[in-house]
Amino acid sequence: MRRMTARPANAHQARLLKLLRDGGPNSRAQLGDQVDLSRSKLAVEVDRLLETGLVVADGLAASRGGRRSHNVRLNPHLRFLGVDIGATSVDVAVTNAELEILGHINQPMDVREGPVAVFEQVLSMAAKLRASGLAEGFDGAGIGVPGPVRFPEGVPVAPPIMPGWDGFPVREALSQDLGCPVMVDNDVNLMALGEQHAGVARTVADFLCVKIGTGIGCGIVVGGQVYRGTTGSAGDIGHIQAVPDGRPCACGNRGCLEAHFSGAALARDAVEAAQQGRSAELAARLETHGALTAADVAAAAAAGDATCLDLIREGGSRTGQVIAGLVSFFNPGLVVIGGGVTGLGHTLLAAIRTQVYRQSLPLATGNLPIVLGELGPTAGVIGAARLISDHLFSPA
Amino acid sequence: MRRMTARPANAHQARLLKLLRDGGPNSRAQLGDQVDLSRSKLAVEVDRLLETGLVVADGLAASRGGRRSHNVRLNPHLRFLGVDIGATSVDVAVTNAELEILGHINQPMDVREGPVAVFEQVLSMAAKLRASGLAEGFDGAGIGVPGPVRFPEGVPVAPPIMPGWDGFPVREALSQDLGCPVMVDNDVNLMALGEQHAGVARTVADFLCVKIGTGIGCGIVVGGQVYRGTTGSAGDIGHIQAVPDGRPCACGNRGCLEAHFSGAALARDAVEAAQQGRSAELAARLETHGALTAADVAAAAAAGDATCLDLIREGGSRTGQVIAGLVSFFNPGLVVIGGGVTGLGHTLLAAIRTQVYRQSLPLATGNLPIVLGELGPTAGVIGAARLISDHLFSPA
DNA sequence: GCCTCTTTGTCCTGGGAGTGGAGAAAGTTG
DNA sequence: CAACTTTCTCCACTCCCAGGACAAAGAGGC
Repeated sequence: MRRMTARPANAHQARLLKLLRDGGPNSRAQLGDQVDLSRSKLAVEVDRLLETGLVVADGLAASRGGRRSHNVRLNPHLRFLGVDIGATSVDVAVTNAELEILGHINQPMDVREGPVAVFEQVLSMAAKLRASGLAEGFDGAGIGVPGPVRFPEGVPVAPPIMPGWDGFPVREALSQDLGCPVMVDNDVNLMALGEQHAGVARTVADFLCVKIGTGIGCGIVVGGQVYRGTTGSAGDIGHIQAVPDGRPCACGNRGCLEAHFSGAALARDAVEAAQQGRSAELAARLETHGALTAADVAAAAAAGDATCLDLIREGGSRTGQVIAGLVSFFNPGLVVIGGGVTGLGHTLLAAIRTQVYRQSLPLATGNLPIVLGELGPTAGVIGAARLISDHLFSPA
Repeated sequence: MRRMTARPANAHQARLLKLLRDGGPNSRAQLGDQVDLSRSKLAVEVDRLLETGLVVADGLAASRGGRRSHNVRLNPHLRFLGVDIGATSVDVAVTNAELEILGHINQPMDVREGPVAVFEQVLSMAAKLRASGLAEGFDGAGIGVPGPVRFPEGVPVAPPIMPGWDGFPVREALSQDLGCPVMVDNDVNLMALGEQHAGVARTVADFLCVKIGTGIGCGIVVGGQVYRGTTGSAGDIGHIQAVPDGRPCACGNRGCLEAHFSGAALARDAVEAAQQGRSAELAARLETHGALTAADVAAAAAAGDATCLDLIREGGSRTGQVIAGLVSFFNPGLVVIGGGVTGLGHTLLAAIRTQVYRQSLPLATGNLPIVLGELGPTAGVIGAARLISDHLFSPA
């Protein structure tokens, strides 16, 4: 099938496409209620969208008390690819134009193997999804990488945990390989976009999305838009000092948040606790698996292991301390906690909340929900699809 | 004189007004180079602005190689009032429509005397400026207060250092008294606006403006727009924890930045040093004045007093630590340091820079200037004038 | 089944806004 | 003084679009 290459010709069409994306099939009349256009003008724009093929007719709507309206919807053959490259695994998903996930694969993968190896795997995962009949091709792809990105060009810049990716033309390369438009962003920003589109942050204009995985990052949304900073490194909170003269960090400083609490740090702490005999549960798991991860700590904590609960509480407290500072500074309307470590659940959340509500001023915390992300591992890929759809559904 | 009450009728006119405000008198042809309008359309819009009286003819421009063009400029009789209410003093200034300061008064005043007493003084200062022939009336006023503001309504909310101001309808009241439109904002935001309009931040889209005065606050500019947060308390960094288990703070916590370094904290430290005999210079000054302020510390430091230099270095270091966190998070293109304590000058700046450059990652600090504000005490009043002009030069 | 009312969709016309050309006015340069 | 530039005004033509009229399609009451 020939892929759609059309783009909206003007802001009105872009608006309509986004309404159809976010609200699903809609009648012309309903669309008319949401945009400020005369019936004639609306009809013209919808007709033009039908001509481009981006939008198709979709039968009759239910009556609202009179003549039934003709529904329109985004072309059901449109497919977006959402890719979320983490430090230790890759998520690839296919969505339709309404950003519903049709298929989703996760595979372990070390990002340090470099862009060539990673993309080979991503492409084979995409091919597998295509082969399973979910898509005949892709109309666009969004991709998230675990490091700062020069956004307009779609190129990673000086990513600490991705040696070999610095300056690699991700957007360009993937666009060639997939034969469709591609947008690249930081994985944390995509998680924020995902939670904004389909998760807990749907109605909030200004919020923070803290992702605790192998590292720690923070997506910043200002006025509904992702804020990326001057060089694309905004939200890089893993290296904020959480403990004066604390543990040495890979970045060369001491006491960075990431050195004290993150997937990697937690695993280290768990191994130490097991070896020192502070936790029978962890020792047993270390014995069986040969290694420990945050998931082991979560399981042990769920089983009531005191040492693990302490580890989580302490980490949550450190994280909460940093978030408290950010809340004072940024005064968000919502804080979302996500990433691999969310398996630690409410113990973690409680520790974070305690610290934030204690340290920040009432005016900032008064009506501030601090919640876990709703979407889990799909937040990233949904955000990726959202990123490319925002791009494609904007006037060229 | 009857005041101007006209507002631009559309975005084009608003654009033109702002060009004339920021660029001074301009010919039609020059304006045409800067906006994307046909000659006819431009002429129509300029004519309409002339009709409203907001804009007046201003003679002939220099030739650019052909027929000389007719200049237009903002009505030279337009007057804005800029008011900057600090914790311990008030600045009031008159500007023309191009936001040039025509007259500026500063008077000591304790904000804790409450809104009624403060406004009485502000009005008398405004009257004095008017009486000196600088203005026959005001077309708009901007006012900054040292605490969070619910911006749309222009009402302070839960301001810690301004008991008695909570919920006081500042905008409404002042608008009545002055008989002109009024906008209210946090003083730090206005400083940021001022530095953006006429100071060091003219060309930067995303920057932070840290004001160290009696308290500590931070103006946040995102994409050229001041960011105020969900409840108007964004930038309230004075109560971020800088020292774990540090000094008790008025807010109830310990170790807040403001408790360790601010005009007030510095004065306290200075008195203590004088009494403990650690600084002969300060002791002498305490003897003569009966009290010490940040200015005394600055003077003593300039004279080479080691204790004072240490105080400044330590405070700068604490501040730098907090700013380092903000830089990692926000990735600004510029950090401006301003407020009363800037008298401490380069000793302070050096301490801050050292800490930020050491603690934040290279990608964020690589090209990050950290500089003192250019405008000093006029930043606030210029920002105030800018605030109201932005409001009045927008379509109604 | 029929009549009336409501909603939706299409067509058409009148008005208004804006583009861009023609040409006059005002200056510069050699 | 002639040729070229720039600015400004005027005007005709185009394009867009709002909103009314009307047709189509359905709901509901009797």
